[in-house]
Amino acid sequence: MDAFFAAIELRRHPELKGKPLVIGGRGDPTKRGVVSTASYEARRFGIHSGMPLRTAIWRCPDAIFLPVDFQTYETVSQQIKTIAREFSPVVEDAGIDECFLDISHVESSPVSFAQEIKRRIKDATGLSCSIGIAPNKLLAKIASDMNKPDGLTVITKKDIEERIWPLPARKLWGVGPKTEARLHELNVSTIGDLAAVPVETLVARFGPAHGEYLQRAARGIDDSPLLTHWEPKSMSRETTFEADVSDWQVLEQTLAHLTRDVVLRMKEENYRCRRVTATLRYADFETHTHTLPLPAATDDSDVIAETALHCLDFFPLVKKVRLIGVRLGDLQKSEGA
DNA sequence: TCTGGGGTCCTCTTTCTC
DNA sequence: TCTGGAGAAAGAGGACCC
Repeated sequence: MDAFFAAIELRRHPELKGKPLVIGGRGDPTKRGVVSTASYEARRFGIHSGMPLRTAIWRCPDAIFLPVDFQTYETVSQQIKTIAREFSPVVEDAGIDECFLDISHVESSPVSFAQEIKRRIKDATGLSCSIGIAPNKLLAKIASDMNKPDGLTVITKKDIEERIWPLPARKLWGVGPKTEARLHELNVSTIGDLAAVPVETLVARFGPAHGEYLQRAARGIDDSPLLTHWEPKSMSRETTFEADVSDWQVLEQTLAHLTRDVVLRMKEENYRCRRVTATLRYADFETHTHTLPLPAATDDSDVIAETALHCLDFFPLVKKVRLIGVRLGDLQKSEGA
């Protein structure tokens, strides 16, 4: 979907159309939070997702800030995925605003098929999307990004050298800021540069899994299947304090509250956990975790809360704390569920 | 002007077991 | 009984994604 959160907000606030719009946090750029989605107008000011709200308002003092309303976005997301499933029996959910469709069964032109999907989504939701058509997920993802917004791009194996290799390596799924910087040290800036690096070099630099992945990805090779179903492995809740905290009692109370919350969600979805991890992020952004195993899989709120609080004992309270969180891991489906 | 929240997977290190 | 090594398992941290 194109600027998904912003597009949904514009649907209910049409008077904001054409204005720089930023969705993020609680919608207050004087408070802690980051940009989830910036409208295309806001992007012209250099605002992008992940940027602190305070930076965003500094870049564009006239921007309109709105809070994230996940519930609404989730509802629209489900609506779009339902439409996607009318077009293909094999759909992989890839986050709130993306999915992969296996259309190898389609006999008509893939382009007119994609145009029909775009039309259906537009009619049902009023929102535009960008579609990439390619022999695999890796290339389809890159293609979908090539002509945003409202794009439709086809990439075949023959296009790899001419249209994929000139792109920055950062465009590859799995290449983030760190990998990009380390690739620069190898004089690699484009996907084509990466494709020319011997696999041994990449393995030595990035480890066997990532090294071999990068080599294959740069050549457009990806045989990963579409995943139509998966079970969650962990669930978590965390919160950043508006001001850094040094009061141990506040930390304990917050952690207890977050734990109750996430255990409730886990129980609703019929899981039990076998591990509890507490996270503490200090004022200097240094982040530590401590994990404790449970004697048996459980969804007992008291047992889990006690364990989470016990994790806290392993952190020295030497610096102020900006974030605290809890993660329930090793999830197993409850019996009879 | 500081850096959200929800996840997954990988690597490195330590610990356990045989 | 001690020691060393191999391999598995588990924890911590980091990178990445939306």
